[in-house]
Amino acid sequence: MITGFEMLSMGTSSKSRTVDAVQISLNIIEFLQERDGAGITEIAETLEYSKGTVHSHLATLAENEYVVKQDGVYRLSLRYLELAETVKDRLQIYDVVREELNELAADSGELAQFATEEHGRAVYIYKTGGERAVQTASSVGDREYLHCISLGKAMLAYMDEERVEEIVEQHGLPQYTSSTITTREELFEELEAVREQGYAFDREEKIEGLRCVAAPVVTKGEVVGALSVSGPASRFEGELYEEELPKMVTRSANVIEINSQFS
Amino acid sequence: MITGFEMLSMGTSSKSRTVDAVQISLNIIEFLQERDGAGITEIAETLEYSKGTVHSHLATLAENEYVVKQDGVYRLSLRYLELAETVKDRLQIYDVVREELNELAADSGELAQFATEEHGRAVYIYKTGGERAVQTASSVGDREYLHCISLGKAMLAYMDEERVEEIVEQHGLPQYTSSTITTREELFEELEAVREQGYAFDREEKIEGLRCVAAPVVTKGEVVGALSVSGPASRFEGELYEEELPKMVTRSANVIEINSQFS
DNA sequence: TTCCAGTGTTTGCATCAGACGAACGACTAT
DNA sequence: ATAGTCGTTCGTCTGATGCAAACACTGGAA
Repeated sequence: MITGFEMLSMGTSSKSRTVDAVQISLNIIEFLQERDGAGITEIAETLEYSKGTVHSHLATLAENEYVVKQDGVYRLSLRYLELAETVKDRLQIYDVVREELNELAADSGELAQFATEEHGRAVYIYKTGGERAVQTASSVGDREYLHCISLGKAMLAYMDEERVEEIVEQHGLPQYTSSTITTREELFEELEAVREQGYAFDREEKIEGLRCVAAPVVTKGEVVGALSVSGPASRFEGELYEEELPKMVTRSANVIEINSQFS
Repeated sequence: MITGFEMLSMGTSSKSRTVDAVQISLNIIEFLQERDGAGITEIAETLEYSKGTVHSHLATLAENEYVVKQDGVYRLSLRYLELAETVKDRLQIYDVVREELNELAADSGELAQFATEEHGRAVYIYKTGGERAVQTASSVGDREYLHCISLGKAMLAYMDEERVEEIVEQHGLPQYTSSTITTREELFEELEAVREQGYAFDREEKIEGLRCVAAPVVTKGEVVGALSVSGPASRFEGELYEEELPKMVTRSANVIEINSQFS
């Protein structure tokens, strides 16, 4: 059951003044992200703007090389590669994370991932597969709610309680499987447990049959992200799941914490 | 039959109507790309907009999660990782390129790169270093003029002549070293040579001391990009530079061409 | 404490930017 | 030819938007 904490209370709706014209362009970009290559008419009809409007927006975006027209259709340009690169460079820990996760994936043979929090959700930053790693749908840049994955719970456990409240209010606690945490009380209990042991489990709370173990990465008292190992329930059980993997992820998290202080 | 090249774009951008408000937001994004983390006042003063204007634009961008406010400053968000990922996914050849370049880098021990053309410039898509690979400044997403690098000349050689003219008109032929091609005549001669031998050299035309060999990747009669190997002039000479490396890059290009037909 | 100088934020207002929609030209298919 | 696409251009009118000025915080210094 879903107990709706409606947004009518929070300041999320206390919006500043925004720019409609920019919103239109962003909608167009978002549309182009979903459909690969679209014409003006198609965009105009779907988003319900006039063709003239769409045309002038695309002209602006094209002039700045955010979109490109080829074969008569508009697509997102390679500009975003550049932007992604600068964003990555600013995550000073990126290189350290990459190195350590590769090792973790090799040691465990499973899928290793790193994520950080933004706008109240987890954003996958890097993933690398061991030999027999599961193929999940998640890829770099994807967002996920925090309460239902090990990475998310690891991060929540080390954030201010009021920030946690804020996030829960903003996104709610959507249910994915029968094991998903859906109430505040459960969540705070779980976070307390995470703090005690230093790592978090995902016991098929997001995807049936998929289990994970995650540890937070904390520098200067602030959680900067978390890393996890994921695998099928058939392999993730007993001592491996309860003890060995937790040990591995916390060790890796420590390595990152230490190495990231010198960069 | 594709006959419709109606782009009378005449080098100087034929001015369609554009949206000023969007331009402002894009300027802000570009500014944030250069400086990591900026405040409203700083942005407003540099770009010469009023604080109120900047505020409402940032509010719009933040609402759509293109920027994020943390520690009192605005930064580009991780959203661009997601966008970059979808852009990459649409380059159907990306995975093939990655695999083949890794092999090429391992075989040669040198830096291997792949680039494609957009807006008349080369955009680096992937780079991977062999053991003793040079450390160049270029990274994924960077743009470069076509006439002064081997990747660029390889691509130009297999484009329509009128497209080449257009690009030259748009970007000119800036000089970087004493070896840089700076005249139309030289360029077209060089491209003819490239077509004859099937690969292109960079004889320290962009950076003193750096040499490259590149081969174009052509599918269905259209050039989709090019790959190159780069190294110091001290190692890139004699038979290796003139024969072996050309053989390797053309072979790799062929592998990519063949494999990309089944994806 | 009080003051200041620096932020970010809000708001009223006048203006012109921009969304609309219709007309046009280019193309394709029938 | 004809009809139906598509993208592009342009005049028009309205309300969005940029500006400036006032407002609200903050932190530091006296």
